[in-house]
Amino acid sequence: MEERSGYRKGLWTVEEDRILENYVKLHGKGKWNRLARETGLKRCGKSCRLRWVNYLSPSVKRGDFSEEEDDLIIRLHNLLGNRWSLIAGRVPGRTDNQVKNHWNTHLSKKLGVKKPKYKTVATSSRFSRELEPNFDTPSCSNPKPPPTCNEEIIGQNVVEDGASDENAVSLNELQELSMSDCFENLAFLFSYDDPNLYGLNSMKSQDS
DNA sequence: AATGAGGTCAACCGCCCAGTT
DNA sequence: CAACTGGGCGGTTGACCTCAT
Repeated sequence: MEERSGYRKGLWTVEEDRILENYVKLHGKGKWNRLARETGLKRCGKSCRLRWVNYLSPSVKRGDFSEEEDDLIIRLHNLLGNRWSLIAGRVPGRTDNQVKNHWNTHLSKKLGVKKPKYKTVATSSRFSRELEPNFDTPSCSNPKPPPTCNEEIIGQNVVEDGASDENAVSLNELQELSMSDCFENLAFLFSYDDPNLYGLNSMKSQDS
């Protein structure tokens, strides 16, 4: 289980978890490569970060996804496409990896989503970083609309030439979307204070 | 009881970007 | 300015589990 690089791979042991946890308690998150060096943990920094973020962090919620979470993820996925970190950011206690796995194993089947023939708009992580600051304040103190919203309409899936996918929008449709459409789609994302699971219920009523 | 198929999910990989030197 | 480093992202893999036969 040890690579030529000297790093271990595969599942984490209880002892490794303990070392990682202790280090984070003492020094805080970040500096993952330093963590690996200083603790003698035979894991690369990335692996340490992933383990913490997806498993050890106390903010991570374990267990089955609730109906509300499913519903929220489905709606967010409609708007954002496969931007799992953004979606996860709106689902309290869930990580991008959890959301991604849950989508791929449960929700995509539930919805009958085929393996996509589409590509997402603005798949780069750059987009996430541009958008993120506008999303992550629960009090919505910074409701500045994202840049280039039309172009990147929330990452909705775009049908490639000739492909058909009922969950996707065509490029033409995409180009016709106005800024106000964008904001409307995004509006619920700013309703973080909403006790009804971040605007989920209000969205439901809009739909019906 | 054995085993093969399918499902699940933790972890890895490759890429990208931002910050630092 | 280029090179390097650290961190984050989405896609993919593979070990493990469950269930049907």
